[in-house]
Amino acid sequence: MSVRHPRWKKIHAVVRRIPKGRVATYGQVASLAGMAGHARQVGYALHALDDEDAVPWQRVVNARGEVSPRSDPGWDQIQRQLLEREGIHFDLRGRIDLDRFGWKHHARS
DNA sequence: TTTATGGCTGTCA
DNA sequence: ATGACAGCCATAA
Repeated sequence: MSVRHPRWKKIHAVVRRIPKGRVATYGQVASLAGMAGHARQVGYALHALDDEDAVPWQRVVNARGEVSPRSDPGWDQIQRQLLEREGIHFDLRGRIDLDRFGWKHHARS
């Protein structure tokens, strides 16, 4: 309760409603947050979120379906472990099948 | 106020 | 399929 109307808070809310066992892309989160096209800010927002926000930032991946190489090396592995622990499967290249684990409003087959 | 950064995305070779 | 370049814009100093 310090800032006034940060867009990040909206982003945190969107990320927070990502279902477990599902991943969303930065672009998708941005779109749901009302900032379609500002995917970059989404990643930055997740980088600056508070630990008490309980935001499953790990469920947010880039458009390629893989974790992004953030500033602090090592967290990319942690993110991968967290996702695997939620039931998300990575391929041999460390990529996720967005067609299956991607958070979509419209299930298929 | 301006400047610099950045967990991205889309297009081109 | 991957690798490289430019663009967009919010937040922090």
